[in-house]
Amino acid sequence: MDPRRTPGQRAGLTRGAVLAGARALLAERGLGALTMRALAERLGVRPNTLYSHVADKDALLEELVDDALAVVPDPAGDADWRDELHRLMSASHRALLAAPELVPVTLGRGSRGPQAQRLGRGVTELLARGGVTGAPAREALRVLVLYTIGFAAFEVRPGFPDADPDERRTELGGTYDRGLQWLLAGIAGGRTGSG
Amino acid sequence: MDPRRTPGQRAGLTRGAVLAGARALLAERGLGALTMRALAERLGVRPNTLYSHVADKDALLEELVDDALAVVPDPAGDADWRDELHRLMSASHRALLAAPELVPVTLGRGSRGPQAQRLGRGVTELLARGGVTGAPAREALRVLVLYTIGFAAFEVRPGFPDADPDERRTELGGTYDRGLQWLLAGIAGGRTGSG
DNA sequence: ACCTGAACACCGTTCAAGT
DNA sequence: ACCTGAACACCGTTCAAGT
Repeated sequence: MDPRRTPGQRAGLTRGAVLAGARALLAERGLGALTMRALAERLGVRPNTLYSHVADKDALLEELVDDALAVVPDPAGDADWRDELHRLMSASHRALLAAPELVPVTLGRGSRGPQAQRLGRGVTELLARGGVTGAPAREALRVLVLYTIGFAAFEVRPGFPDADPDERRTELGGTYDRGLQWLLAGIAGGRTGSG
Repeated sequence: MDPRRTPGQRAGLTRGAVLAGARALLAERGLGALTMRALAERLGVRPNTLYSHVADKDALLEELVDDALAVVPDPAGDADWRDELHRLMSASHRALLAAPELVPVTLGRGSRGPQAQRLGRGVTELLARGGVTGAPAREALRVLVLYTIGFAAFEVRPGFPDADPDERRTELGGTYDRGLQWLLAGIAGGRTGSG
């Protein structure tokens, strides 16, 4: 609220502290509560101070989204490409659910950050290992990624009136994997021209 | 800007006019420009006047999203269930792309409106015609819907760095259908227990 | 019932000034 | 380089008052 600081005095704020504060605010009070002003107050600083560490709110969100994918591993070199693809996408799915408030943001922008690019390279590498390259590979990558993000978005904010809420929670976990299997089967089958 | 109206005088505004104005504003200037105040100005009315016709901004967006699905047909009674399912989801996909600015909103809430429910019933009916009922049907519905919305979101705001922009536009149209075919094949195959 | 006037409690961001 | 003070140009929404 009141920084008790006169112009020229430092607060010792770092870019990392700003991001950490944003993550905490997001987890505790949700996306709607993540405002530059609220974040500043939490950090004991004036709102405009944040602009010394972050370009703007958009850049902050973009980085938060990308960071969420940091826990997704790189593909293992020895495993079956299809199993590994499943593992990678499933890990991405879980990573998104770990920061549910960010999922809508993810969709809104598409995440071109370094982590998203790393994930893209991993998927592309596995597809190539399975003989899927070029345009079909880009097709497959796109389908897998948007399926994963899209599904996470629906899990976060369930909207389609299809089941009673009791069943929903138990069903939901397996449903993602099921659809992912269908897609992987289609991708693998497409190699021999069955599309 | 200046309504030239004193308290008590009517502007002749209707709920329909408010929605139409919102749609126009959305199409012309984008989601960011769709504010209650801008909408009011466009309608020649004070901002708070809108609250005589709409509960709040959230309700307005919700209705806009749902209305966008009105062009999706009901399933035809005589066609093959899988073809018809493809037709229905493809029409939904196109309907969303016709109002690209609304797609992020769609994801954010999940659309429980009458049109979304009608679509849900149509899909469920077709699945039943193919012998898919109960929990697997709900699974399939969920996968199809989120795939469709998720894909639309990615088309609207391309983010994944995978191809040069020239190819992208030509590839994009077919990619949705391709993934949809994979999913439908998986759903149909799942009937006989190949999951 | 529909509309205005005025206000409340916010936003993100910029600019000048201090050290 | 990092921070404050002050301000700009906005938001969505509510409440009382007019006809």
